[in-house]
Amino acid sequence: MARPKEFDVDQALASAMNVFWSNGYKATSLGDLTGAMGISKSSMYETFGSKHDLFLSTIEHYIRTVTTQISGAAHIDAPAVKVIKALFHRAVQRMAEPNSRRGCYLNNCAVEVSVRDTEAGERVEKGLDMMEEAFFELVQRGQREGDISTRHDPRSMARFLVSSLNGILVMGKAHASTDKLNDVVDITVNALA
Amino acid sequence: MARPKEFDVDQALASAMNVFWSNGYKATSLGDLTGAMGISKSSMYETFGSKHDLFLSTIEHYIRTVTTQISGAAHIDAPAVKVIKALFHRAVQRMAEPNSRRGCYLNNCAVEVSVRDTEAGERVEKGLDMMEEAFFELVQRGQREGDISTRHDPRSMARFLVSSLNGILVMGKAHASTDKLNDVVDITVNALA
DNA sequence: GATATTCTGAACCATTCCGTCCAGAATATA
DNA sequence: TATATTCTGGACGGAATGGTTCAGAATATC
Repeated sequence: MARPKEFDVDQALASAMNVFWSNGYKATSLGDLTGAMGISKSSMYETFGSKHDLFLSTIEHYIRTVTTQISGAAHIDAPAVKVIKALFHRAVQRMAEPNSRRGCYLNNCAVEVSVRDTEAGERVEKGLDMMEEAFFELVQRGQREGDISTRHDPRSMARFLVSSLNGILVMGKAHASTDKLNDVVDITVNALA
Repeated sequence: MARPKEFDVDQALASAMNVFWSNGYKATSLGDLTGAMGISKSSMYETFGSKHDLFLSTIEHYIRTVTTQISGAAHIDAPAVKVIKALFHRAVQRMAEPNSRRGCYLNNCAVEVSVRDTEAGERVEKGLDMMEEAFFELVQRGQREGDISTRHDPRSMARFLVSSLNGILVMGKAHASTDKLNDVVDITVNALA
């Protein structure tokens, strides 16, 4: 009878994602990965394939676990504009936490690899589309609730929010303070009215 | 009598910058650099120091040549809000050009290296501060001209513009079409009113 | 105890990498 | 022609890299 798999595949995947998220794809070594995942190189290759395959899996993992939180937030029972504001402030807040100034993983991947790595680019695009979908639902609800202007179509406004959130997180990586980022959040949300 | 330096240092620096801008810091090899710069490895090390030193010089070069264009734009004799709109649309337009979907070099550096590379981070921050300064002047002028609302202070609005522009360019790297990016530009500029 | 599978640490491999050094060529001036 | 500097291509070194393979240990079940 076979020895059952001993490590939690999903947990190892989450650990790998965290390392890629902090260091970037190219700057992450196999040693970084196995150290963070707590498994040997053989097991890693056996389970996940190549470094690049593992990388692609981490993007999918991020979409399954983090991006769906934004999708989930779209259904929070509160005024849509308040949900949007809370999402943005929360993202800024996380940038201020120790060892957490990583921004959005999809953001990072978009900048570092999307142009040259088509496979990664497809996954990143899918994730950003999910974010847009979540914001789209929130904007529509906000427009029904009368808090969000109907001057612009909700699809464009959703893209505006995805873009703005990404921009804010990039600013955060470039050392902008939380106060400054929150100022930008306020103007962004104000733009919806 | 000594042999005069034969290659244009500034042009070589510009070539190096373009390679780092397209590939990213880590994914750019010495071979990539010497090939693009058209000089030998010895000459490169003699003139620019290490690969990392060269990298830092390219960020400074970008600030001197590209970021100052935005500063220059602040003094264009046209309504400020139109200058801002033109800057944004021009940036989006460049994303659509072949082999040009590189986004903003400061953006890319902020995401890839700023958190871990303090020296690069300082330079990136300086460059983004210059962009903010340019937008600050434009917003102030726009407020005087009556086209930009005085509801928000111009410093925050300037940061909002830097952040928004960066977010739009990240979206562009993640395959968003020019039409979609221009929609976001329109909402962004509309937010100034 | 036997069987079957997983996991480990490390050897191994080929390649790539950054950076230094060097002999000789190239160039400009006196 | 002599001198001094720059430039080249490549050798070299040490390190790091991604990936493969393997003997043996560990584990679970029969």
